[in-house]
Amino acid sequence: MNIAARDSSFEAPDYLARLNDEQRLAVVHGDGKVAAPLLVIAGAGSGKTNTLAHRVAHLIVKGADPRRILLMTFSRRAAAEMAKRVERIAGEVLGRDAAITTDALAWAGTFHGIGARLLRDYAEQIGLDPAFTIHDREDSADLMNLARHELGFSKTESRFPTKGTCLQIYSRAVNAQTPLGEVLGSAFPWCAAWAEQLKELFAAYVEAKQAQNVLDYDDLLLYWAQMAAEPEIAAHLGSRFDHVLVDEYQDTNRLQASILLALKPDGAGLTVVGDDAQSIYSFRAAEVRNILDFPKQFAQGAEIVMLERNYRSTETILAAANKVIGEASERFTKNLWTERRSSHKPQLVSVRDEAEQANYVCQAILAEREAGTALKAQAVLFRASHHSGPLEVELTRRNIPFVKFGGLKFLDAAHVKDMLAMLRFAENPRDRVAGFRVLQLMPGIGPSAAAQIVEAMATSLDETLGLARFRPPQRAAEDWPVFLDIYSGLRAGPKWPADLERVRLWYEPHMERVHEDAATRRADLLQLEQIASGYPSRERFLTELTLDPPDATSDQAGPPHRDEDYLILSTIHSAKGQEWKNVFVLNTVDGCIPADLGVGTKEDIEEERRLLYVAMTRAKDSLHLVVPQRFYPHNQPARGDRHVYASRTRFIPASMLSAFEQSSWASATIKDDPRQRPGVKIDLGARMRGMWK
DNA sequence: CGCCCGCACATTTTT
DNA sequence: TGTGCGGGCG
Repeated sequence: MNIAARDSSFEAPDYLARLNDEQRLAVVHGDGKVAAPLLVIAGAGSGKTNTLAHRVAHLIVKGADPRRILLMTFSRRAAAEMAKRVERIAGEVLGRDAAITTDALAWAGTFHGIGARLLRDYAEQIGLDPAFTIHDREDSADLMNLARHELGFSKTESRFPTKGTCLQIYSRAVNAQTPLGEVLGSAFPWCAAWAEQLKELFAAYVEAKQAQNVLDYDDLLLYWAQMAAEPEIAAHLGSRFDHVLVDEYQDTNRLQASILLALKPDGAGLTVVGDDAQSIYSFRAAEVRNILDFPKQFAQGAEIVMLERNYRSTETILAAANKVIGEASERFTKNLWTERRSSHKPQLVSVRDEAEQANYVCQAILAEREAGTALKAQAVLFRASHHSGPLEVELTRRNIPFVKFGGLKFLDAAHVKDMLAMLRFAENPRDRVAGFRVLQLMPGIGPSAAAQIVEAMATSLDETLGLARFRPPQRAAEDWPVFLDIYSGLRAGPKWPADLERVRLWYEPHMERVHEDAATRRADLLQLEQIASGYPSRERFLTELTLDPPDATSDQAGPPHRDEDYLILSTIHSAKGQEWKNVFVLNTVDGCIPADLGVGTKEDIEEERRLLYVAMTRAKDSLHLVVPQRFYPHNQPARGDRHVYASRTRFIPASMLSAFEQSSWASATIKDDPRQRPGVKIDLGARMRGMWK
């Protein structure tokens, strides 16, 4: 044994000294060996990500092979962040060469992303064509719709559930591993009468997916779970990874839990981290019981470590958040504590309506920035994506730059989808949803011609040949050969990323014909090319883009420059795991939090409570909950001013008010004050007429 | 068969 | 509010 190994500074390196006792316990559990299952309950702001990163780094430092570590996070962004930290920490101990070691942390990603990779890898064993393409939510809905029409369910006497609802029901049954009848009864009671038809529909949907060699999001997990249910494959899979670590375990569903269990039946080498108080994804069939019951899964139980010291927020913010979550019915976590003292409580601010809310937020944000807090250190959070609408208008008016996370995506734009469909169609000629969409771009080709073509391709042995044999209708005679040429080029010799430009050049005339605002859309396509250049191949680009779409939209055409300052707007869901110095929560009223749509069951309400808790615990120094007194239900025809008198969220009852500082706010300028009107009078109509003379 | 228009409806959160 | 659907026309 060499001397360095016995050196105590090597035994207890700096990176362990930085941690608190509980964190260190979690990090050294098993001391680098394959160990008993570990459950880390990590409260908000308790250094969870840091602890997990340290644990992975510690494993590597102690000799674990990074290529045999499986690390699953909630988003790919989180995975990338984790890998970066691991590299830094391990690098401190192992020196610069560590980069080589940690670059090998190849199996870090989301459940869905890892699933896609494994399925391509084992495709042959499970009778799957490895060239499968992946349908995003909308593609899946389109395919579901196709099946729905073919079965004649779109013309039923009483209304059959919409494609979106059908997909939701299907998805829930799959992810929650629950029979259809039960799903309908508990989550979709209004569709219960259609149980038989839905079953038939889902069978057709599954067959269509298989015939077309496409997988939807759920399939990535379902196929993985099914494949892992085969003992031989399960053993092989399990033996590839010595350590399996899962972040945000409270937001996994039963299907994901079953995958984990199949991978590591006795739990050896398994680490899960999460916070049951932050479970906010039950609409995606996330199952809080996964984390609550984790120790019961194994004969040997599990080591449990609780991280309750909060490093993020001030004591006053934490006190208020603790009160809110204190009313929850069942929890692992005790209350969080901190040493960060503060003299001011979180603010509960009354404003007249949503317009005033926007004014208030702008004003407060600018004041904070004057006081030295960058825009980037401030965030505005809201329950539903469209809640930020009025604020976005006001920010734009005042020239305050912002970036918005959550809600509508770049990829949802029709022109971007057209481009991607073309690429996917080239990647997988059996993908009917893609083909159907692309073919109809050509004038003269509508639903029926497109359907014929796709059908001809499916029944032909060689798809491209089947395509070439098709005789186009007269109106499409000119466009058809051009399309054939491009398409067969994409099929025969893919050139990446140059192909994307070829597709764009082909697509642009069509886009200009269909869309008025072709110029702005063209900018999006150029941005898409920019993104594409970062991926090594067409397949990787398509797969990773559907699994991890760029999630920010900003008021500018492109992403702001790195050194630019901008405000963060985000749904509460997308704010998970993040923190800001200064946080505003919009519409802290009943009807928004909790949303009045989802207040069916007791569990729904509990989840909404946790949502508010998550929002509040994002704040480091100051927190503002804004309560508009009047709230305009968004969809109602705007007859007169049909508003609802909103009341403060039920999660902050009167008994909790002592934890907050209450105030009301009104903008200084009263808009209708006649003294503020300019004194001139002009004849605008005459000017307009003059423009044409 | 394709295109366009009018009507109806449904609206959370995301891999 | 807009989008998605069906029906009717060219």
